[in-house]
Amino acid sequence: MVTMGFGDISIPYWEESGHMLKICKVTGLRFWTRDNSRDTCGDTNQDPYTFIGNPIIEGFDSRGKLLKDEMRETFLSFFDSKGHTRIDPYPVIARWRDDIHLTIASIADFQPHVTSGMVPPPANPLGISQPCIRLTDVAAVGRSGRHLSTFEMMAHHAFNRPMDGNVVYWIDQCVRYCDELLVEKLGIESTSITYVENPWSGGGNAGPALEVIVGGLELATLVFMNLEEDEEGEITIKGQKYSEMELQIIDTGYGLERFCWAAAGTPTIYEAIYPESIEWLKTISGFDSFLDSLDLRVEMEVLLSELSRLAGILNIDVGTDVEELYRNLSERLSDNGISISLDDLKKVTEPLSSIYAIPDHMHAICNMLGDGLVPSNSKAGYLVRMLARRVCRMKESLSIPASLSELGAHHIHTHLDIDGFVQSESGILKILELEEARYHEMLRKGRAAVKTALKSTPLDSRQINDEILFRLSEERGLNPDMVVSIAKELGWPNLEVRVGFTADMAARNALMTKAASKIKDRKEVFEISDIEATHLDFYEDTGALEFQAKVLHCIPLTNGMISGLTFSGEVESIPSYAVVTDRTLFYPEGGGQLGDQGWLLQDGKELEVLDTKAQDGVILHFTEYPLAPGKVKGILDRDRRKQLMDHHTAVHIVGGAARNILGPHIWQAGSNKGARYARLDITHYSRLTRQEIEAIEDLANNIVESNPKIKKEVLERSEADRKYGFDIYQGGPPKHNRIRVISIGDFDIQACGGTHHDQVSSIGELRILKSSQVQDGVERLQIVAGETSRDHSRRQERILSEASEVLGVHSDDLPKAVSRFFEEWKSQQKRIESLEAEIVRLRTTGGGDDSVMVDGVRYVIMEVDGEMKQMMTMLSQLTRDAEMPTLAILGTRIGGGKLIVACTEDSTASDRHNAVEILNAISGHIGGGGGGRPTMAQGGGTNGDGIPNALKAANTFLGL
RNA sequence: GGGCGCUUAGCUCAGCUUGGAAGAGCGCCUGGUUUGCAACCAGGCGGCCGGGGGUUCAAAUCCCCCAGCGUCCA
Repeated sequence: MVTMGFGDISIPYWEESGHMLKICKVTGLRFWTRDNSRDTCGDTNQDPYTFIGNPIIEGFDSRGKLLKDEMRETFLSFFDSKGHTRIDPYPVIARWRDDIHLTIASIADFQPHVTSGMVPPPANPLGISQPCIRLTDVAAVGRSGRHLSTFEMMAHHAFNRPMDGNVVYWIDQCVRYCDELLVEKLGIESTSITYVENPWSGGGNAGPALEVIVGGLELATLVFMNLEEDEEGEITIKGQKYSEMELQIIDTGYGLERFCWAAAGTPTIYEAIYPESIEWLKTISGFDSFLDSLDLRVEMEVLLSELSRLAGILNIDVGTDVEELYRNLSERLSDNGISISLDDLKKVTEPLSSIYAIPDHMHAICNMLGDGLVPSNSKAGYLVRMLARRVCRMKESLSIPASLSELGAHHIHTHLDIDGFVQSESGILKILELEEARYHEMLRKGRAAVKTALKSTPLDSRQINDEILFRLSEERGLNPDMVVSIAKELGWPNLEVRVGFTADMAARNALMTKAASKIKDRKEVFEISDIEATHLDFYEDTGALEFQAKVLHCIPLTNGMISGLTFSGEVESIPSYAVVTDRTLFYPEGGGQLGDQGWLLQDGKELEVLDTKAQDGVILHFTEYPLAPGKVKGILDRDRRKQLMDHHTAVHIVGGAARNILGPHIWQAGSNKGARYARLDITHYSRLTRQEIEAIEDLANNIVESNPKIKKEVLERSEADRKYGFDIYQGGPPKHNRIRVISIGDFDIQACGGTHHDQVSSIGELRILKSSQVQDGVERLQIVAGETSRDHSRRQERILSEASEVLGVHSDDLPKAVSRFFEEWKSQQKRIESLEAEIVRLRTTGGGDDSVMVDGVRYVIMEVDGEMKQMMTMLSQLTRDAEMPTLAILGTRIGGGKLIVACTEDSTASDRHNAVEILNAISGHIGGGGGGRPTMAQGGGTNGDGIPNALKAANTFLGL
């Protein structure tokens, strides 16, 4: 264990306030306390909760939302009074980051742009209460009594630059604030507080930290972030090298819900913050009458309090074996004088843990959906779906007679301020309805899958093969418990989930994730660290088409470079050189807009620019031939540029129109703007109807007609955030401190680096050609605008008129005519088949040349005129009649020659002959082979004209 | 972002491991039997086996590509 920093940091407050340094006898950690007799740090398995039934924070009588509101206000106003600026919370969906989906801590609001020093903080110092969602311990929610998937992290942050002499406050002052809040403001007994030194690291940063523990509960963590990951750093923590940061950050986290719990003293944290929901769920699930029916001789309140104390200090991790936990709990309960059978304990805690977990999950779900998130099968959308499905399962096991959306409505009315949400209440409830329907659909399909998967499992089995369980879980979304309960209904009454299986599955997932993470690691294609950034002229005048510049470099492309670059389908041929100039009008591929094309002129030579890309501010013009250093003239492909701008501006307009028509959850999930067409991916919870697409198209065209001004401004990151919020980052997390914002009237405002018209009307018109689904919850709109829009209409008309000419009908009648022709074609196929069968019947039943009777077996050897499929039909006619034992040998010259030999099954014909032997004896004549079963063999070859000889050979072979 | 699975009759799904005649249940049609039910019996109609390529004498089945849908992990 590496100790960090604290030994040599002077904190005068410890001495002033009478704290003493001790070493915890359980964990070995250093901690500070005012209690002379204390020998544990407060957060060990020897420190049970002391506040249950005996609140350690006084003066808070309320519960639930009101308690949270009061506690939050107490905290924030305390830090107001200490000179901190109060900041509004950020969304729970961390769209400004590309490394995490959810806001997991208050400091996440400021990573990476503020913590890296690139962007100044919105205020300094600041106070905030940030709603957070963490799903790593979701399995423990409801069981441990203290775990939550969603919570508010109250925090005071300060950002110091000691090298510039700019220090707001550091460790000593931070501890003073914290201690004053706890002791003076909240009335916590000063001797019950311990400050444990426990260095923190995560997300590329590290620093000394203090855990603030009261009554066995960690209420807050004070992190003093002063290190960052650095290969050449001198400080090593857990094998990772760190060096001192320029920016040193006070990163604190006070768990709002834990403060509420400590003030309420309820058996579990859930009863402190969601009491109304818990009561309601107990009522509608019939939990209380169920308890009475158990006839336990234990006071429920006592049992719960004791359970919470014990479960709180038992370690519950993902994949923990639940059986093992129960045995442990039961033993420890009896040690504490509570006797309850393992079976009864389970019967009580299983439903109860669900009753506790549901409000927590609903809180997270409503917050996520409220932020405009759309459920999906990947990324953040998957996380909300997973939570929704957990609630559905728990709801089912409790037999709660309420829909997911009713639970949502109850939760919103009881625990949330809908005004703070982007999404409307009806929008959230609609999504919840759809999610529950999807869940039931999955279950329905799952039943069939379980039945098939268990086909070879004996009905009296006690266990299911591990591989079957893994696969059902991964492919069908059925966890082992669900599989077992479905299997029991289907007739496998003795099945159980193998003890330890859940842990094995978690381990297997971890292994797969580890293997997958090794693969990624992309490198930059060009080594250009010593090349100066190109001066960008294209923003100044988007209409400019020609420029003078100097060629600085001409880099020959290696095969490695070319495979590292991906060129769009609009690049005509593979380039051989990358030309770098001092300035350019060529817009590089970026933000979904494809690169410009055009020409570079030098000494009378004209070079085509095939594509333009950028790396680290250096613009690379891709050409087939080299250029010499020196003067060069650049000319843009005017039509292409105009088309790219038409498409890019159109994408913004369609995005705004879609949001207007479909709702606030519409978010850009990706886009692509080329010269031929543009694509816009939007988040939406169901497939788009033709009507919806047309409504969006109409609105978008109305916007084009109304011709609003397009405003282009460049703002500091913090100013852009303040002025327009996070909705402007439709194209992804911002990467620079200076943000270019494009506003199309009030219809659409977003951060964008692309080239746009000054006037919307320059587009002319736009069309949404079609929508397709990219992944669940994401719809892709294909858009054409300006010239391509007209091109597209013309092309459609040409296809239509050509097709209707072929059929000789008017284009309006085309669908009807096509379907009539298709129907007729099908029925004629049928007719041909039955006629051919009829021909065979006529040729063989009359006792003519084609069939011979020998000893009660009919022999039919003939060449027919038809495909393999038709021969099969004839064969059925001949050999399917058990009354007429037949050996049939049919041949056709079509397709290089085919032969079929078959005899009536279970008849004298099949007793006497082996089809495979006969086939092998004659297939040589058509130059091929074949095989099959003794009663049916088929083969073919390349010499169709050998059929007569083959059939003759068959006659000879059979001695006919 | 990384996996995995599915797509077969109007509907729900078998068949694919190991290539050789396209299957079941429900529904529909015809006839019978009953007429008191979501009744019973016999027969029948209904398939570009998601699309495209490949291997093979032969592909629903094996291989590759694409599409749609689903699901797990991050």
